[in-house]
Amino acid sequence: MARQYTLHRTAPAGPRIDFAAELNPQQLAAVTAPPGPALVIAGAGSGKTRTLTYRVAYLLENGIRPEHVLLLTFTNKAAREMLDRVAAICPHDLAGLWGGTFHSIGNRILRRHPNEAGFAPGFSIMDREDAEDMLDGVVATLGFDPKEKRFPKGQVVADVLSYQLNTGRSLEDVLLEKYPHFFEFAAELEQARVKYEAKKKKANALDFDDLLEKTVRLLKSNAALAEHYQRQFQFVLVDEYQDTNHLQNDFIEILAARHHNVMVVGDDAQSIYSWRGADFRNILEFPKRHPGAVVYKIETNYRSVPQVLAVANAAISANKQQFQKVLQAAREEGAVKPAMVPLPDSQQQAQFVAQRMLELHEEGIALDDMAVLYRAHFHSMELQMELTRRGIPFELTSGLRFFEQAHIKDVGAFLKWVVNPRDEVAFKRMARLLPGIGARSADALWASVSDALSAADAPLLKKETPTTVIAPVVVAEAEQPVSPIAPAETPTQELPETIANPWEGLPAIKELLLPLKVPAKAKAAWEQLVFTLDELAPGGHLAPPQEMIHSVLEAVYDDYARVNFPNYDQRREDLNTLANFARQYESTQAFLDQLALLTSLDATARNNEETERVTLTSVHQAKGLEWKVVFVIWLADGKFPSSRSLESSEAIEEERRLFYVAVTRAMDELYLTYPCMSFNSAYGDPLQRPSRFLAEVPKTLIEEWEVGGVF
DNA sequence: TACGTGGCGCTTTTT
DNA sequence: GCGCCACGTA
Repeated sequence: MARQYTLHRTAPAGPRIDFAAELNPQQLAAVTAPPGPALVIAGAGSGKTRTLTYRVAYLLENGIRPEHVLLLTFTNKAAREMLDRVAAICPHDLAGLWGGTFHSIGNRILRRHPNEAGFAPGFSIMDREDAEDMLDGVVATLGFDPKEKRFPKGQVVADVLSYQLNTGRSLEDVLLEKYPHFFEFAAELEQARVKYEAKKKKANALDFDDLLEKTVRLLKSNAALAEHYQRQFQFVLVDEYQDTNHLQNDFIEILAARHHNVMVVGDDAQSIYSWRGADFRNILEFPKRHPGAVVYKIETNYRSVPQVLAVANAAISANKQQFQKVLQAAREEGAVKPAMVPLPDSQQQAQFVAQRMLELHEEGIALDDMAVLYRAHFHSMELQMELTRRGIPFELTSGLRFFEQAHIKDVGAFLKWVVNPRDEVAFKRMARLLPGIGARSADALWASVSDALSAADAPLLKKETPTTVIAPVVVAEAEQPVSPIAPAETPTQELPETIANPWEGLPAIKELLLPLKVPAKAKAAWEQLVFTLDELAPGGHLAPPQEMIHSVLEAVYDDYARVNFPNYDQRREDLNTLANFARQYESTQAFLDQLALLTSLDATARNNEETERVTLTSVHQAKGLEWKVVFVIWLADGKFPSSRSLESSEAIEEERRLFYVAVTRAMDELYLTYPCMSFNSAYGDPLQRPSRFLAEVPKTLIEEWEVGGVF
């Protein structure tokens, strides 16, 4: 008799998640919500991330394929964290799931359809600085006599245009509100916008806003593509919905237009990005825009002790515009009340924080569990010095980000140009590094290069550029629903990214660049540069990114850095880190995308050392994080709230939400400090008044400390 | 092109 | 009190 043998499925079903046991009833309701629009109002520390994570897991457990789920977040970190957590609780392969920031998802879509979006494959992404550079160039062509009129610089122009786009308002409106003194230039700014668009197109470059706007525009104008993505994304989930702006909301709405299975999660009380165009009316009016939307409220706070929560609730209650909700503490009473600590000046404020941290560390609290929060990066300066003096290790998250530093961007420019030879900003940046070549020579060189490229392009443009062919849409819906919550739907076909060789049809690098006239002084360096570039793309074939970085460093940039940077060692180390980071990318294109869209190297890539350290962070960047002990410093009127917010009540309300975010980061202990005098700014009154937000908290909820002693 | 000087304006938050 | 910018000079 034949031996019986059974083959098992390779992927075991795994333990099914017991949702009811893992979640509280409010969370469970949201996680197991039926299809349809849903608004989840999740208070601070109530398990918002947990809810979203389990929601994704729930969808997968119910047979939704990962590629039919779109998860939108504001930061890469949040996206990765959530996907990691989903992976940890359920056994599905998440590779196909679309999770990421609005910008990265926009980028992903545009990379698949560059031609349809009006760009060529291999387009560059410009960060804010690149955009400002380009706009400076645009402003220069507007023909203003700088002596006659003061026309806004690229920085301001970028700000106006971006704000306008993100809020969907008129240029006049935006000018009146933000820059009334530039109102007279409305016509010229409009002209600048048109020229900027043309220039970006010519450079085959997109700025941050384009990643959203061009995607929305593509989907609005191309019904077949829109339908493809709308079919694909059966479930759209949005994190931090209170911070979406008009454009991002359009982005969500158009992708969710078919299934209306859009679950947005947020907390209106934590909306802190209006200066970037965020409009928390998006969240307030979600139910109106989506008839039949179900609202889920999650109000149990697991993070903070009741004493901290009481301060938070009291602080936010002064705001008029909000969904009424009161956070309920799940935790037991803590040991201490939040402290309010006035100090004579900012030096002593720093000393107090440092000393208190050491004491707490003695008591057994890890440095990792402590953080100092402030309104603005420069508020951390004295503290940085004090911590350094005392040898307390710290990690700083505010300030200049890793990828925005000059040396990183310099090296990146080489790669960018080789990948996209039309990239004007990258080319000029690279050229200006050479001794003897400044802005003028760089302009002249670019003019020649640009002409040569256009000449080569001309025949190319006539050729029909290939556009992505998508399968004809199947109109008939599938007969059987996949699961109780899955809508009947035909599977969609994944569209590939459009990849092209940027040098196809163009003259070889040497041929293109060597004949150009450069100042005599720069001749040798120029030749060196050309040979290096040729090495990055030998025969027009792109080398892997980390090889490119090494070539650039060895041939050109290491020498440059030695001569030009007093802190050469530090910068060289950064560049090695960059090269190391590049190793995980095969394609330079993908690497450069990350370079543009990532704000910082995460702990994984950079801080390999396991050293314990305290965290110094702006309140904005602390959103979503928590620590056992939190110090909020510079709680003085004019600092926090910032003096710029004092004119309008709406701005004050946003500052108050910011204060609320700060307070709700604390799990066990909270210290609210302010200096009574400030000497480092001769600007304004050195006398500091305590923040109005402190006055709004009933005295009974906090303990006032009187700090004495010899400083 | 690179560097020095004097005047001015005024501080945020960032995908 | 400082950094940035515009301008003038080698």
